[in-house]
Amino acid sequence: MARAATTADAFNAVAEPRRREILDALAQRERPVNELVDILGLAQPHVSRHLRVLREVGAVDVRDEGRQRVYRLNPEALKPIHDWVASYQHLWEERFDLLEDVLEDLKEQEN
Amino acid sequence: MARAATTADAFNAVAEPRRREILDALAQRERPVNELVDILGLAQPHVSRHLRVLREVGAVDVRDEGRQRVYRLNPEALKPIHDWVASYQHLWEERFDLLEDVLEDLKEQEN
DNA sequence: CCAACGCATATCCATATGGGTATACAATTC
DNA sequence: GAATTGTATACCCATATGGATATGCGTTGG
Repeated sequence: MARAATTADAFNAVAEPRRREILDALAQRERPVNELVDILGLAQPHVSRHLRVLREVGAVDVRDEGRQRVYRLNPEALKPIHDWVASYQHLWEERFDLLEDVLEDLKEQEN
Repeated sequence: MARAATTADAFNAVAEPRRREILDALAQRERPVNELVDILGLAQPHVSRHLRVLREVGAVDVRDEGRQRVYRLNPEALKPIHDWVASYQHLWEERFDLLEDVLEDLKEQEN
């Protein structure tokens, strides 16, 4: 088997930096394709393809508005990712606390 | 250009479900390769390759112990992912609140 | 010291990605 | 209705993924 499709799930879709940029731009407000083209500095076909991937994993919705297609963020699609990493958060925070303890000890030894 | 390397960053490394499984297993405790092979039910070479990817993005550390190689989770590597998705969390929570408001209104209209 | 063990690496293959570029198509404007 | 605008799609290509399998290599046990 080859690598999982980018459309397999949100994890794969979001692994591409350009697609994260798109989501970041849409987090501010909904936008037509051309606006995203300007923001990303990519060719329009590429942006359309990235948007297709994001659509397929449900990370964005589209709406026709005259001859424009307005894309809007669908944040819930990112929840699975958040849920997964969040379970690791306490682990690095614990480590950080440990480090703080060590530094505290060193400080006391100085005095 | 082709797709970004899986070793490009944590986002790409973690897009592969098997690698998330490995991290999940290491979140409990450090483990030698064979233990991960048993847990994942994958061939040993594949596990070793996945571990290599995780090493390259700094998500795991290795330690030689006799003829075993013990892998340990390095949770900080996941922080960038957490930071990125966390900034979206309030967006889906807001939507959820809105939904709750609507349901509340509907309930009142019933009475 | 030789066999068995634990793991990493090399090679082969099918797949599809993402960039480039050309083009199709629908909506609008003149 | 012809020209223009806004997007999507099709095609070509280089790349490297992930699975399969064989093999190399250091460590330990008999």
